[in-house]
Amino acid sequence: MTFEQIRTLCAIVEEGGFRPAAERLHKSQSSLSYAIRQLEDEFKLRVFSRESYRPELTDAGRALYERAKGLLQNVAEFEDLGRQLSQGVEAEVDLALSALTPLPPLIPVLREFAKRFPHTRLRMSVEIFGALEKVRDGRAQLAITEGRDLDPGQFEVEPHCPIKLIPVVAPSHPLGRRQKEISQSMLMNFPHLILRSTGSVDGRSSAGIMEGAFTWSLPDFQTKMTLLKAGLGWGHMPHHLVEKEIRAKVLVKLKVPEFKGLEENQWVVRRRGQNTGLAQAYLWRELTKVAKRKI
Amino acid sequence: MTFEQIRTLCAIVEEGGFRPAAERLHKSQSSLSYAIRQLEDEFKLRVFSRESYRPELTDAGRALYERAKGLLQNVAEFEDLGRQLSQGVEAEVDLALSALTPLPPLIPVLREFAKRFPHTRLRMSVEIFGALEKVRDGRAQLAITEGRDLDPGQFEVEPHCPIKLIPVVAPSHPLGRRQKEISQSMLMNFPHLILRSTGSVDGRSSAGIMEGAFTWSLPDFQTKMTLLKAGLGWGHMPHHLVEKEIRAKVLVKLKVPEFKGLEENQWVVRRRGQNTGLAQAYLWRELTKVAKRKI
DNA sequence: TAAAATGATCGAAAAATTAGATTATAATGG
DNA sequence: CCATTATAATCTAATTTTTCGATCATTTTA
Repeated sequence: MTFEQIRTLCAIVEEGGFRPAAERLHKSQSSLSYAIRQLEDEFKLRVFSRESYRPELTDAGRALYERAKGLLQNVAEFEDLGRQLSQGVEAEVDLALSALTPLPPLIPVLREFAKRFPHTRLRMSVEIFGALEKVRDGRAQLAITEGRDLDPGQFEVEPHCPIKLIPVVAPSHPLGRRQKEISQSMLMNFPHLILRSTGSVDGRSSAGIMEGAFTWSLPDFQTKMTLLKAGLGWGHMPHHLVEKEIRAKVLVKLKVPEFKGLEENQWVVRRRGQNTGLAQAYLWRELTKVAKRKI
Repeated sequence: MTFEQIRTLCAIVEEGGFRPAAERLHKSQSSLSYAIRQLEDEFKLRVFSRESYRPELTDAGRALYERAKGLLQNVAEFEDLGRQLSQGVEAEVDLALSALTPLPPLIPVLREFAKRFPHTRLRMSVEIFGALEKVRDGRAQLAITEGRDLDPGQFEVEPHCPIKLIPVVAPSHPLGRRQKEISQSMLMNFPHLILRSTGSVDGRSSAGIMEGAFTWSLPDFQTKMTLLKAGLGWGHMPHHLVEKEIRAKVLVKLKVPEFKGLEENQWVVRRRGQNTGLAQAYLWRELTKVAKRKI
């Protein structure tokens, strides 16, 4: 059984005859006749009834045709995939995000990406100080991440929206009840909640936040938020994740002069000197656009 | 692009090399080499990396392979369908049931049928005095239906379980409160709920139940049951559909001597002189067995 | 280091598909 | 009703595609 036979079957059914189908397939009528005969001989059944002038599907033929349509669809998808790949669309793209990165602005980009590159699997990961490393050693092609002093020879970098970092604590916490300014040394008396890095570099040096006497290191902001709300310690949170909580007074800002206006810059990053596929190139272009819109 | 190329790709990936794949496909190694080259030339991409001794899938190759597997699966199903049809398994079978027919005993048969004939669409319909007619003029191949005086020259008939018909009414209905025997003429003073025939012959003559002064004709037993429960009239119901209701005293039997022991015989029926497909033959065999088990 | 194994390549042979001409039959239009 | 047109099957010859076996350059294995 060959693909041509299937294609022929469908063409004849849809065009209503051998001759118009032959035209559609740019073949001779006798070729189609031959193809159908092959199909019929192989399964030893009639696909078209030859009694009437026009060919009509037999019951068996109708059943085969219904399945054939789906098969053709699959073949078309396979060929589309082949074309995409040959044009330089990757089979998969890895995008590493920082845990700080706000997701909502990315959603329309991702939606459009899925539409344009239906054959490209987008693999996303959320990293804590580890995204850059993934790009460096090729485990991801693109990243959105905080970071300073990125080697411009190694990475290509575009600015993304900066993230305000806000020191917060539960109102029930001793620090939460304080009206006056708080010194850094005072903070050291209370558990400091920080995220555990997913890369090999940890985050203690990030943005000048010093590690205090005792810290708890947590796997993600979800967990951190829970413990903060429960009043188990203090820590920095990205502005967009605690807006609601601060308004609802579930969390309160810490008045620490040194932390005033603390911001973490973010960057869209890719490695230099990589041969860039079309999907990756598109995603890079759109991600950098998002940054410009948001700033 | 041909199915052979797809089959070749999958064989090579799964066997881990051209030579063992050639063995599996009963072809020469150079044939496979040729097939893969064709595939690569068509899409202008490499499917296998030729750097190392063993062929390894490229990224593109891996993506194609994943889709190819599904495609092959569909091809296998198509061929299976072809084989089934050529062996005389029908693409579809129509089974007409009477509204009286209890469904639960049929379920295991239907389940097994679906397993044995996955390519045969079973089209079931529930008819009210219309099932036999469907078989007669070819709109169904099989039926389970009540009926007497079936022409044995026209139909092949096997007995199915007889259905007890029970005259019932709601306890709130005037007839429901009566302790003494009820005469047929008394019944005529109250609305008689009957089913509207789906065939051209209506059911008034069935089983000797006379049509009274005024009747309401209803589309199905579901509806009839609702109106009976609501006390809008009286009517016959198959025993298996009202057991629960009678036990719960939601409905009560009418004590009408003429209706005592009223039973409707049922038959599994097919038309004589039809060339019988395998699926239909199987279903006939199993349905007649069910009847014997239940009687 | 020798032997075995692998996949690419080439040329010849085999198999398949294709086109074109012809024919029988059915539909169509006056 | 008849001539015309259209349709699909069939046959033959040409063409294209596929297959095979042998050989080669590499790589692995023992």
